Amino acid sequence: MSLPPIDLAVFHENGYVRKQCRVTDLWFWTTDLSRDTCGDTSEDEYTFIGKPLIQGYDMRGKSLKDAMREAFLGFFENVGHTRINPYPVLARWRDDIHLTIASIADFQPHVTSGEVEPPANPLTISQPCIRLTDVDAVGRSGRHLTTFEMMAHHVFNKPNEGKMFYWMEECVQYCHDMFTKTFGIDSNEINYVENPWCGGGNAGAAVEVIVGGLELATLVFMNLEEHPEGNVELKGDRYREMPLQIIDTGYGLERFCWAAAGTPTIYEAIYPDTVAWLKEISGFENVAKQWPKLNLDGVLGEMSRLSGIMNIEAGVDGEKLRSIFIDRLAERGFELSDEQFSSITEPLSRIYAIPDHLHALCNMLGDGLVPSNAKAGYLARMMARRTLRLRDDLGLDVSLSQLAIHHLEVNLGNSKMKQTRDGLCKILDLEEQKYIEMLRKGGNVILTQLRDLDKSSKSIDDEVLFTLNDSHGIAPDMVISLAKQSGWKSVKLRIGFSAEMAERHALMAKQAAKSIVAKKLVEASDSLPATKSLYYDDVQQREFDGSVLFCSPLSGDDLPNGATHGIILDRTCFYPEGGGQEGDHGTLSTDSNLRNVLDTRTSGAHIIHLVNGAFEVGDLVRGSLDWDRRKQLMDHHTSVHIVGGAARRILGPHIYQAGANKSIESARLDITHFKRLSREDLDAIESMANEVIGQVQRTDKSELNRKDADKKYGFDLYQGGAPKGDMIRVLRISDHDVQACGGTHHDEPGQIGSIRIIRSAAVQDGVERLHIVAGQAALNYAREQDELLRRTVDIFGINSEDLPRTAERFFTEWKDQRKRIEHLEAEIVRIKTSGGDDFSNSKDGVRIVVMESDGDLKQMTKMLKELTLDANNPTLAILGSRVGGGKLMIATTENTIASERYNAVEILRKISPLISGGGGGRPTFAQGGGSNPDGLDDALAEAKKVLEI
RNA sequence: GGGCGUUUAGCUCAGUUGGAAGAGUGCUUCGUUUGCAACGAAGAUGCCGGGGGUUCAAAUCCCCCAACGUCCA
Repeated sequence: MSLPPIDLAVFHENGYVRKQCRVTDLWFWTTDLSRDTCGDTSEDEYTFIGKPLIQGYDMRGKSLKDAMREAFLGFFENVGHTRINPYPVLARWRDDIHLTIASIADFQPHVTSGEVEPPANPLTISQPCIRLTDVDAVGRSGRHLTTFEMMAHHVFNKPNEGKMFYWMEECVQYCHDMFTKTFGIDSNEINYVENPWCGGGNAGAAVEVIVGGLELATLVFMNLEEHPEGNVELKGDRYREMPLQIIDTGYGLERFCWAAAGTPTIYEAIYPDTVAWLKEISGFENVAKQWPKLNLDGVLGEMSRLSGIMNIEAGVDGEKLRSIFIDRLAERGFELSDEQFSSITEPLSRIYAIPDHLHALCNMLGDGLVPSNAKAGYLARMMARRTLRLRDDLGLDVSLSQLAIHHLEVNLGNSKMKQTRDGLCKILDLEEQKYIEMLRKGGNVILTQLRDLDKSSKSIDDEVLFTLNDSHGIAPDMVISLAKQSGWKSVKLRIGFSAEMAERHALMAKQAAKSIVAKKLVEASDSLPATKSLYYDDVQQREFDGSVLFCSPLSGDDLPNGATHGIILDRTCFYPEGGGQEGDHGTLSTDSNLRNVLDTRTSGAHIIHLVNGAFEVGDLVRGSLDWDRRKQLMDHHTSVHIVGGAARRILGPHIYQAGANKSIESARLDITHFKRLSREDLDAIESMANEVIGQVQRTDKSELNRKDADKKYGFDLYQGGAPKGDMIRVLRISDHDVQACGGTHHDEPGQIGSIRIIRSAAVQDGVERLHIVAGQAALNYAREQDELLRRTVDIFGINSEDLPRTAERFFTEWKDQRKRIEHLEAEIVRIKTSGGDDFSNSKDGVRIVVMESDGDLKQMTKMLKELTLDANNPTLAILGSRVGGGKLMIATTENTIASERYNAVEILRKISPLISGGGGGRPTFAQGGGSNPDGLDDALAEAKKVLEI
């Protein structure tokens, strides 16, 4: 069955009737008996442009947003909801998405799975969100944004546990009350559309709230999960009811503002000052003056009304869109030429997009994101580059950081950020430099790629455009404009090319999405009790007794040498590989058997000991840890936390752990930073880390509910990645570093002894990798370095202080001598070729030299050059050498009778078989070799025979 | 996480089907002229990113690695 109609008392009480939309076929509720479209179709125009639907909000921009937000949150607080502070736009509590794309994302996956209690229930929130999927449409459609605030009220019902707060009836009632009472919208303007929602394995009934042709809210009643035997069918998949029933709502704050302002576009409602400023400095005013007869305001108003019914999404063809727009405007009495339309809409769409892009950029960087060429950081770089591109297209003389400062002051009201304003500007200035560098390089690449293209060509090859975009970062339209500047006057971008490129990218992404599922180590039943981990109770424990619950041969590709069986015990103090810390080693033994534990890993709730032999289920075993190894791993793990904290203190709040690994030899810590680190930076971090070891007496380990942990420490807790489950282990090293971490750590940092940062390397743009050694490993490292130095110094027989100077001297001398050898070799060649002439004959005015040489290929080449260079002495030279299986080289003096009469390649082909080889080259210069040096004499003799001398 | 590109003189970059490592710029010296500078001549400068392989022969073809860049998820 499908979902039943949404038939609610609130509809009937307010005079709504249920009808089916003749355009979309969806059912909807309306008070207008004559209405036959749901309101959000290609036939429903925006009705609020110039006629605001929400009264009493005369302010614009940030103050309008603030007032709207407050009215919304206030309303829901009054009806029993708890207000929750917004989450960051960087979704660091999640490992499946980079950005917060909806308010419900705050509570996924743990709250929505029922594992973790929500921070309040029911709750209300206004969550800044970033969605980059429609970034192309921003500015052009009049309504698209990459960054918006999703206002919401959420309810998490568990009817089975008697926790049922409210469902559809109350939800829609609240929504209706808020629209009509708080915002004074005429209920005749509101349509409710039934449109079931599904996504990510869940589904449910949903209601879209359409006001004045604009979708202002979506109310989702998520109570279904995908299941093969489910009794509800939606869009081809089967679903069944689930124990947790969630109300997920989303109200677009910016759209509320737009409906209250009635401006031609949403951008004028929320970024009025920036739009005005950009219009001024880009000289947009002059556009209108070009055509005094044109009613610009009228055109713009009409265009925005049209935007409401035109589906301007990402990837839509610009050319096609333009002609449709011009036709539709003409129907409405606004005659515009192609040129007029372009010169109005192109700058305008850029002016609109800039504040939106800046909003995304400031939010992302404000949360501490560092731009990069991969992963989350790429999103920031992309937005920065798009903004720069828009700026350049408008010809604005402002830097990216100046734009950002304007945005911070005007549109963000200097709201609090994690990143400092200084840091933000530094990052953006660097981004601008990199952008300029990219353009410069790209310009060269374009010229190279187009070199063979005729100047009168009308198009550029598709493959060239793809390569320039994907590999060099130059978008197709930019290639075209650069090509025009460089002399290819008539090139044009093929219509539909951008859409095709987007399709191609989508296809590539689809192919890449095929993931490989790792093979399970052992097939242990889920009913087996979870292993009790002793290492959290006492991190110092080295021995324990346990009983074998499970034993089976191992499977998988990545097994340590010698490991044959996987053992699960009821309890263990072996730490399994996780959080970048390698698994423990040691032994498991009974009275009769002793097995080596070669690695320890997890599989679900079980800890698997990878051993070199079997045990019987029920055996009582004594486990004994390789303590030196564990101690070293702990030294490294705790050090990584300390170094991370020191790096953040010294480099800035954007320092975030991008990855870490702890082995016994060393540890690696990847941190996000926008610049390469100098040795001075590393020294400063290292010093602070060692101070912490000396000063902090004890580390503080606690186990907190996720809800409390989030509240107490915020999301910087999840440096090491998003942990699973309800309870979170938190390691706090004084106020130096706090992190969620399941690894094993020292109780006393002092036990580490010392920390050294060996070096740093760039993992990707924006991520630095620190190589760290601590404890015994630090000592070993120092000894190895000493040993290296000692051995090197022994070779030279000098004191270590003199090493750099001596090495430099040796290197320069070696270079000088190599050069001198070359000169001397050349001298030998000259002597050999100029003197005696024992080897040369003369035939019909051509000197013929046939001789054996003892040099290598390079030397022979030089000799030939000497012999055949002089045009006044036409020469045919044949050289042979026994080096490397025998070599033959033949050359003639170019452009002389020698080269006319003799073909070097032909002669070579005739004689090279005698040394069992082949060869080739140009008619005036041939070379070949063989595998029979003893045949050289025969080959040279044959040459003489062929030449008849 | 995946795809693609780049790596050659101090710098910016060419280098075709494997067959003699190049241009521009900068540098050194000399000359002409001189306000800056311009011009002429000569010259020096290369582990062709690293390692393996194929070949008589590799900057060039194949494999691995690295650095840098770039697009997409």
